[in-house]
Amino acid sequence: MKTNSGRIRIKDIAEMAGVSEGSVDRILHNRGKVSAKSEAKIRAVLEKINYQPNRYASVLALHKKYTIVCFIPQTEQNEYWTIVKSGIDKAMEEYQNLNIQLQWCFFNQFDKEDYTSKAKSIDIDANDAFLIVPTFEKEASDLAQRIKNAGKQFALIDAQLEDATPLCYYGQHALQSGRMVAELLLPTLKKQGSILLVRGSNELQNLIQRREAGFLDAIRHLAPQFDIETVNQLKDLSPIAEGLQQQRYVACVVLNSRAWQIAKILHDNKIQLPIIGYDSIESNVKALQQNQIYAIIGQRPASQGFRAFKSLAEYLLFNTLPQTVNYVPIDLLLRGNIDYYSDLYFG
Amino acid sequence: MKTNSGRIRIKDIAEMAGVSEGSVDRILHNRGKVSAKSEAKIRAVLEKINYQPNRYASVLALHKKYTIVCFIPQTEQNEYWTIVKSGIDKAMEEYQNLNIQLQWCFFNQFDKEDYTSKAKSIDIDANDAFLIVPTFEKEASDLAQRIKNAGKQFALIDAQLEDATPLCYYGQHALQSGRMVAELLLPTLKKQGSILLVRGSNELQNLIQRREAGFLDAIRHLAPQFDIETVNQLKDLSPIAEGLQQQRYVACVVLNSRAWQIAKILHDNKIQLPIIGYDSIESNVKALQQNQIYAIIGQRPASQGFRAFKSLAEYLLFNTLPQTVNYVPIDLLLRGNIDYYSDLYFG
DNA sequence: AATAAAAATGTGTACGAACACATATTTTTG
DNA sequence: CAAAAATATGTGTTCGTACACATTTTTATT
Repeated sequence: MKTNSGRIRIKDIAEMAGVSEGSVDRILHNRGKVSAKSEAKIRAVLEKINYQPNRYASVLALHKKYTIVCFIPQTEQNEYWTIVKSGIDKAMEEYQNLNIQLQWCFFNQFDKEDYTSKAKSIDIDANDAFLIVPTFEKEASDLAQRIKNAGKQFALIDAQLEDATPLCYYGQHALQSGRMVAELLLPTLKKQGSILLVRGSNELQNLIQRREAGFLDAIRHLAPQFDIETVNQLKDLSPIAEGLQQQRYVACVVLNSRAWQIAKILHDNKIQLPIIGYDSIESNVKALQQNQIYAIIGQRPASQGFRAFKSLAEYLLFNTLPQTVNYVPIDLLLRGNIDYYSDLYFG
Repeated sequence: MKTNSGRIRIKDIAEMAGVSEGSVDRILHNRGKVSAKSEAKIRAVLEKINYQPNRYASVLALHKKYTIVCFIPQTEQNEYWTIVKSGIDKAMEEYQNLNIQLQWCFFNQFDKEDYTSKAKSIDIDANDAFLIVPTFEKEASDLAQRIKNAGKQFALIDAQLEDATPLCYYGQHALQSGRMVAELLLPTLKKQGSILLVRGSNELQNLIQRREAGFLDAIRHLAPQFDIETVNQLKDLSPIAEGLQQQRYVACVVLNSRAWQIAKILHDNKIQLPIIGYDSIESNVKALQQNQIYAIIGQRPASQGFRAFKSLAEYLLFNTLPQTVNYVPIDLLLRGNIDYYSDLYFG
């Protein structure tokens, strides 16, 4: 009877319940038009057998097409968001055969106006689900609200969003990653001095703020004797000339993904300073390999994109609900393990 | 014509080449019985269209059943191999619907005789592919040879095997991981002394040897001033009593997954010593959280099992060839990132 | 050249789920 | 209580691939 290695099919359920396949199908999909009596019989069977539909057959028979819009920062080659994008592309590959379509919408991550207008241009009704990077909080909330009002779902990556109710979120625990930076840095510091903290320009972003909060918190608790000197930008040495002259810096922490730039400036001026930065983008990796950066914190960008997209696709196709909050690991990259690191581990 | 969002089906290829679906199918599967003329026409079409079969339809129509034997160490709850096993189980889930079956074969990792006899008991002909942990080199080679002689494929995880030609290998670069331990340890050492190196009992294993070689190599180059004292076993303090009395130890490195045991012994005797060990098994994680271990090197055991199994399944179902050598990342786990670590990131 | 044998080619069915549509049963209504 | 309407139920087709089998064409043999 059961042809497929003992797996139970709709046909089998129908037989067990003494009804037709159609009725079982209607119950499974809540499509109504089943008498209370039949429903009871079917549900009784379902309760004891734990039916797992054959997803292959399911996908094949499903004619409906879904479009997922991915709203992420536009990106140059080898930058952070390129990696996120590659993760989404990779996930898309798995669904290329059927039913899922991908629609990109890119915004300028340094331009709030652009974010707003691009967000507005997204046609909620014409699409089915949304993968969103909430770079600008207020504007992202508006978008989230519009999606919810249309009764549709969205996934968040990179940063969370207050009061929003996404289908799922994938990102790093930014506060803890900041603490981690401190934990990693402290054992390497042999003498007293100041730690130079670079926020990067134009960073009002939540994520960066939380990293900073975590770092400051950890230093305050673990090694309050260190001073922290914060700069927002570091295109040349002028903002830190005085500190350099006094030789008071013992380390440098860069909270965005452009540690390689800081490393270059310092290196070009023959200043030795352990630097810790974020994100294993190519330039950072190179700087790490060349010993211009001491450590990188990784946050699995490809994995974030991959998993968020996949969650949306699975939701659309099979109504599967993912875990809501998903923190990615805080990866620690030093010279010794950078060559074998990859966050493209999708099996 | 092309119903499925523009994707090209066998039917379309047949039409383009002016032959029947059956002939296209025979070419795609190298099943012969196609004239040279037809073959040429079909291949011409295939060359320019990059045909990607619909895997869902493919799997659904495939009636052949395959069995994959997984030959791994037997394991207690929460030990290392339990995690590997969970990765394999996870991969199996994806194929549960169709065609792939999983057959376990467990061996005692501390008993070569057992490995030999269990390996012999595997019926090569009755199964289709094999996932193998080559704990004992010579014996594993024999098994690999038997499999190859039968014209079948196997995947290796954990350690590589000289002269064997597996379909794929997943594991850590053990030598480099040993170097990594040194790189991680050195900045934390404030004073001179000896480093205690624990091999663990009964470890003739290749993997452990390579870790040790990497570690020694790195120390020799980076900090030759440190002495290394090696012990094979450490059930109590007696083997290191003298060193302790002289307070010459500055750190402890444990090359197997039982760092938590060493940590416990030292902690129970109120000896403070930074310990670095391998593998994020529960006991080690706990010891790390309780500050009894300084760092853990992770090697993504679940990912190894998952990916190796999946590679075999994909090979059997679709003839897909995976990359042959796959090094997993060398994960660095400290107190600050252990809570967010997971190697079960399968999307 | 006729026939047998071999090779090539085309067709039909199955896989399991989804869903449209035809048929059967119950309920409502005059 | 019959006819109409509403609801319930069952059946058949579809998705794209795999593969068995029937049919046609080519090649070999006498």
